Amino acid sequence: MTTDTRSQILERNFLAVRLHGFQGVRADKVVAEMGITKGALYHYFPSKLDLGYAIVDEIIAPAYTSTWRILETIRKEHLETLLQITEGFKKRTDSEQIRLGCPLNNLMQEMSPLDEGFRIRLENIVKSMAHSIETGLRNGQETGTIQSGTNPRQLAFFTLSCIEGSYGIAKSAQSKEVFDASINQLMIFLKTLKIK
Amino acid sequence: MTTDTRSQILERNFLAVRLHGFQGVRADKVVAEMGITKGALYHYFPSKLDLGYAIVDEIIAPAYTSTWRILETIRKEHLETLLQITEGFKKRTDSEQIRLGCPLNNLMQEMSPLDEGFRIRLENIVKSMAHSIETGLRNGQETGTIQSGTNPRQLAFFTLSCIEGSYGIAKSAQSKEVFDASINQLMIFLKTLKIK
DNA sequence: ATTTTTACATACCAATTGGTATGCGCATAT
DNA sequence: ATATGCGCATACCAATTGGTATGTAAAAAT
Repeated sequence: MTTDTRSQILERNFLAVRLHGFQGVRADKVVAEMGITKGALYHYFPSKLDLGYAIVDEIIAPAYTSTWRILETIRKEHLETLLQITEGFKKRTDSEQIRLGCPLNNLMQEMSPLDEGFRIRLENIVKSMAHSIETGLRNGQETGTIQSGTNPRQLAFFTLSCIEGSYGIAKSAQSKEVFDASINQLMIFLKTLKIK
Repeated sequence: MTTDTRSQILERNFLAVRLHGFQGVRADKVVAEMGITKGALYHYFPSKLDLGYAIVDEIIAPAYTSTWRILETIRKEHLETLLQITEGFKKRTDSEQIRLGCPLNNLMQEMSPLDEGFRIRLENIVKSMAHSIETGLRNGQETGTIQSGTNPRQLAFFTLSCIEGSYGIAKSAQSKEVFDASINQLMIFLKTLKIK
């Protein structure tokens, strides 16, 4: 089926980007391992850059924004939900993922200064996540369950910085323990924001 | 002078790595802009990889480890010093550096999974910084000025995660404001560790 | 039934890559 | 004074890069 080949190309190259970075990916070799050739690759994607954009738009962005979006819709337990999402990172991150790092973080570091198309896309993902967290925190403040003295926007960026930074530090150390330690400390901090 | 050429090659390529990532650097083009040729480059460095290692060993590592080392030697005001160092990141980071990101973070994300020589070197830098922070925090606890309920090692990795993560998030957003917000929040948190 | 389009395969290519082999003037050692 | 080594320049190279031009069998449209 047509969709199948295209989405397989996307998936395989997404994996390759995690392994080698975008610049390090040899897209024709990746598809060769699927048993197809460059012809198919350039049939679906005009260029390597467009392939990269598609990976961000169709794989990375949906996965990341959906993780946090629930914070915008709930009417109570905003902080508890934020903590659950944060804890979720520990559960769903195994040592292999620590080794490869966070796909979003990887691409931001590598591609943001190199290509504006990448940068805008990645920035929008971060903005979307930050907006969800900020909204959740603000709603929590308004329902009187989160301390009002803190700045929701600042806290949102701080939370994301901690999580992405934890991936980064743990990646160099190749240590899930380091990752968990850092996430735990973040959770300890977030709990101090709770009222009652 | 001989030392001059070599260290100029290092400096220029360090800049190029910040701009393009290690894989994106064309070392011969970089030295061409200095007015010299590949001959000089490969006279001083056996390969591009060795050039990369030298950049880490001779430029990045000393700069980073020296920033935190003072925490291991002081006898009082450990938390205040930690806060000063943290605040120092805001002062010495301008918007251009935000755009390019933290050199250590950049290289960790790009090269850690690709090359073990890079990974070990970068890991050792992080270890060294974490050790300095951990020692400072522990000594602060022992002198009774930092809360004893917290885990110094965990806090050390957390602090580094926040700082590196702040660079990463701010880099994608190309926003010094985002960087400052995240660092400010870290400082607010660190201040809660103070006794009296 | 014929045309058109889709979904790839094959073959080719210019440019670039990291790297080498060699040359050569100058300083230093002997 | 001559030999040796240092500090580079020049010229060359195989391999790889992202990409294109062309072909073609099967499906879809007319």
